[in-house]
Amino acid sequence: MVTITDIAKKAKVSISTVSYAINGTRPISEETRQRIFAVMEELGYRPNAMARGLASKKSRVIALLFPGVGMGLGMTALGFFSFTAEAALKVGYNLVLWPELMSNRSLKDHLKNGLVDGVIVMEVSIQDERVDLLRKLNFPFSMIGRTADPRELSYVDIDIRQSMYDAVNYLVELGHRHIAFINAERVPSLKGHGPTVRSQTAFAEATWQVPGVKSIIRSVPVEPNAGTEIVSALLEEDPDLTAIITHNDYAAPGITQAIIKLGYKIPEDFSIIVGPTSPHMAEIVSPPLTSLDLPIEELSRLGVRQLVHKLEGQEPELTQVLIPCHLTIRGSTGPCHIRK
Amino acid sequence: MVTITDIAKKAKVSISTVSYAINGTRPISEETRQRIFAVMEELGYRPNAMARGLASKKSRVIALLFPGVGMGLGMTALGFFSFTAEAALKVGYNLVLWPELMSNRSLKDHLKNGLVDGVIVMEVSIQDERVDLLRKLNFPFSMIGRTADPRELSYVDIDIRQSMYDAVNYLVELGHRHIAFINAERVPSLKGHGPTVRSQTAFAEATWQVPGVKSIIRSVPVEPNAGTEIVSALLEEDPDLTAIITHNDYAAPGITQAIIKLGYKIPEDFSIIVGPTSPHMAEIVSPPLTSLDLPIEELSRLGVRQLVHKLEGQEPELTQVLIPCHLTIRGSTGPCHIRK
DNA sequence: TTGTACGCGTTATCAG
DNA sequence: CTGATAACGCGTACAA
Repeated sequence: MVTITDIAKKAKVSISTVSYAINGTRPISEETRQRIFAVMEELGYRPNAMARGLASKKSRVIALLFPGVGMGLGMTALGFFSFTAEAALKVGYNLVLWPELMSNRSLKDHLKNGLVDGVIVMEVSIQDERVDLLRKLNFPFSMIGRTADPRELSYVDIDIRQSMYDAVNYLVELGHRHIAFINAERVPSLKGHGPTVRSQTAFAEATWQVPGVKSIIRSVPVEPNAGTEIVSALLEEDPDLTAIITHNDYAAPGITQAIIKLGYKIPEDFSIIVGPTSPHMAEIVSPPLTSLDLPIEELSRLGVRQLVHKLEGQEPELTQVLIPCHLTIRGSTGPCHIRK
Repeated sequence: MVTITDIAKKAKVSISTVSYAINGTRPISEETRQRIFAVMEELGYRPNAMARGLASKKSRVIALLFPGVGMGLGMTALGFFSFTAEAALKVGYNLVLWPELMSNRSLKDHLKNGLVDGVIVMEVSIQDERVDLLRKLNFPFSMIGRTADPRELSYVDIDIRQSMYDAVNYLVELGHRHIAFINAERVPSLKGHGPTVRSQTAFAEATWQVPGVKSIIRSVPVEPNAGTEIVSALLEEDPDLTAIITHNDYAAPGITQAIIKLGYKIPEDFSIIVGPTSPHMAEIVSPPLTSLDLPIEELSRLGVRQLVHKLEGQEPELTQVLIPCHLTIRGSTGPCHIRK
């Protein structure tokens, strides 16, 4: 292994000069700078991350905290992982993955061992233990999502309220007056999951605003088959139903199929919107579903940016960002035709 | 921050004794051991990862190397990320994500800075630059997948040959004799992608083995719509086609839909198998698709195990594991009925 | 069974 | 503009 000492010797300068040259922490004469970098290049020198971390008390590693898989995360999570890692690397940080299998105790241990400088919390719940712990420890973190009352916390999240309003409004403009919302029935560990709770509230508010709109709200498990039965049930309750918004990606194809099997045509007799979600699912279904698209890349990038700012920024700043989802019109929505 | 020195003082022993107690590297009297651990518990002490890494030259961090998103990785990648991270944590390692955005130069830098002890390579290509680099640097790594000639390399991979044989054989037993294979048309950066190349070869071999079987092989882009046109094209070429195996997850739903739209019934007139893939996609389609399921969790676990063994094991061992995919029968396959 | 002391490769302070 | 050198927190010979 080639160390900073090797560079110093070969460049005929002191260790500290090399260090300062690398970090640009203090002025170096152009001449010696050149010489130093030439030697570094020649010997293929790379500053040792551990030594740096120990001396500077900064590891330049951040962690992504997310619920274990198999609880209906789906494609969205994939995007978050990948984009967050890329965004982090671009600003000089490595991203480690911390699935929630970690007990609270284990999380605490990992937080205190100094491997990571800060964490990004994904899939934040209305009441979130992880957030409570991070605050208690005064550990740097940012959230993709937000808790119930994030007054003094920074976060980036989707503007679910605006998004739901957009979706409902779009349907209303198409003439729909009987609209159902099918939510995801979360496993216990995701109880209080922000988007799940807020999307429902937002839907309710959005429909209340419009006079003459009748709305129904239901939840079904995050499973492919979950959609099939709910449709008949909904139609029994309100035979005049003409539109469905579902926040349950996995159930969406089943819902679509169920509607078709009952003899309805999409979008002539029935309109469907899925979201917020990643477009993957929506594009695959037939017909392709109109969807509220999660701005995954942007959320990831901002989440990283916020955390890094907290780690490096001079003055702490409170940034609370809400990004609306884009409503992508596909083949599953159309003007409302009253059925006889 | 509470350091090992604090523990030593409060427990009235030397630093080294504490260190040895923690690592179990040498016998400690039960009495002092108890005392030390009590103090550690009391002060909430956690050994500093950076200091440990520097002193021991082992970071207990491993990296997962994968192609950037948006190149048709899909749900499978999500599983790999999550399961690999979990498996790593269980054996005391942190997993960092290294998307391929890293240039070869950048990868080299990251390898040499000592942050990670070893890497797991995902989505291995027949000729893989990353593998070449790792070998050249003599850097510890394991592969999920394998190169063309991995003679002296350890790996875990799916037994695609067996899997394809299973799928073809199953169709043949159902009476099918005209079978098409629709592969994924990879983006340049995934040229030579192991599973893509091997699945096709395996399909060809499997069909050649059976007398009287006519096979067609095609590739379409990894897109939802890619499936729609290929079906008519295939039927034009061979009107007696009754079965399709596709290794293109994203195209599978479209293929299914196209067949149905042409007036065929599934599985009465047509059988479809998708895979190797994660079951998610297969379950969502209507009808649910019979699929070859990737043993994602097992591959992840074994990948981690192999790497960790290489990092900690006494004698190096060459383990080459091939795991067959499970053929899950769903509603998209059935006995062949000759169409008139 | 325990203690001493050196080294790991950097950063950063204090002097020039 | 540049050099010494003391930390950083822990692992591990070497001694006792």
